[in-house]
Amino acid sequence: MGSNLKRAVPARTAEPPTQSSLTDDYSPIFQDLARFRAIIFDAKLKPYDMTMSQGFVLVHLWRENGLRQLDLAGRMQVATVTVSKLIDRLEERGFVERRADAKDRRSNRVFATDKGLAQVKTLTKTVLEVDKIANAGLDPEELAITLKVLGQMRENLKSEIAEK
Amino acid sequence: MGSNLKRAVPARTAEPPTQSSLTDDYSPIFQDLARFRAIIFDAKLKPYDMTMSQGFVLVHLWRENGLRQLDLAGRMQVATVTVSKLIDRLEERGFVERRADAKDRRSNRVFATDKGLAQVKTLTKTVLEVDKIANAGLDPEELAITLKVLGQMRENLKSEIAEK
DNA sequence: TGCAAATAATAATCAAGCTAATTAAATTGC
DNA sequence: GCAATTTAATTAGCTTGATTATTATTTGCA
Repeated sequence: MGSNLKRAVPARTAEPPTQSSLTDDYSPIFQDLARFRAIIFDAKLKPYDMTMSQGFVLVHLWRENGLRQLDLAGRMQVATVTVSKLIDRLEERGFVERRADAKDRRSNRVFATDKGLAQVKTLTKTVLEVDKIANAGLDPEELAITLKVLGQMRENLKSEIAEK
Repeated sequence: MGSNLKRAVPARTAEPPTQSSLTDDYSPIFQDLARFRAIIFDAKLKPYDMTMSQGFVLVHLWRENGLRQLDLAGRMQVATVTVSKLIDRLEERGFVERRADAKDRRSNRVFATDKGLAQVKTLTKTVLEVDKIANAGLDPEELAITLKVLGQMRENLKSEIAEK
């Protein structure tokens, strides 16, 4: 494949089987969904001076305030350095505070402020708004199956990554 | 919500309804799936000196070589500036060439080289490998439903964004 | 006890998205 | 036919990811 530079109709010899994420438009659907959701999400959150990712940090602190950055990284399945920078931006805006851990001075304890905790309601409301847009016209039963399947996919991918 | 800073067990008053993407772990599943897939994808592509996003550019040029950057942006549903930088990196590696359009000197025509076209096979193979990992143990019928539903979601989100 | 290894956070660097502003070229309208 | 607008690409600068390397601190073992 690929020897003929001028091709009016694509060569279909490499056609993927059905049930692949590589759909007819040759566009990575999981990436598209994440990106489109983030665009809508961040547009809705703009008046609140917060991004989607920052908002999810606050959700975790709302569940349990005073987590170490490493704990946050674990819960969010993200590298510690990513947490570090998210916390920088949240701290600039007064949504969280770093406090040194008395028992282990290598660690920071991260506390959401009242101002930060108040953002959580906005975040969860926005999740529902974006879901409403994304799920418009879908069959509820098929949607339920989809969410279940996506959860299984996440587990599959996560364990693959965990194996290093 | 959020007035009590010290909370052992999370307040559940803001519990979302079922059928929301905000699952029990309060983690954005669509973002996770895209990120995990990209991590595995790029690890598999590393020996080929290509990233997932760069690979998809090549797939579009394999379907129709000599597209303008604007055409690529349209097909990939991405901003023109994103294409510009992807092309920069692909051109550095000798996978594509920019050629000025004779009829409209504002435009570049982007041509995948033979070297670039040869990468497409690797890319499509890798899509299948990642899918195999992600889809392990899934019910084929439920998977088919999921892919259909995800396609509908993408359309819903795309039209929301198109409305500006 | 004291030193080597492990751990928590950050710095530096890169990729891939975005928006906004700029430049150059083509098109449109009066 | 020239001025104003539109269009294609790029530059600049931001966010969120990643890896790799560094620093400071703690822990574990001989």
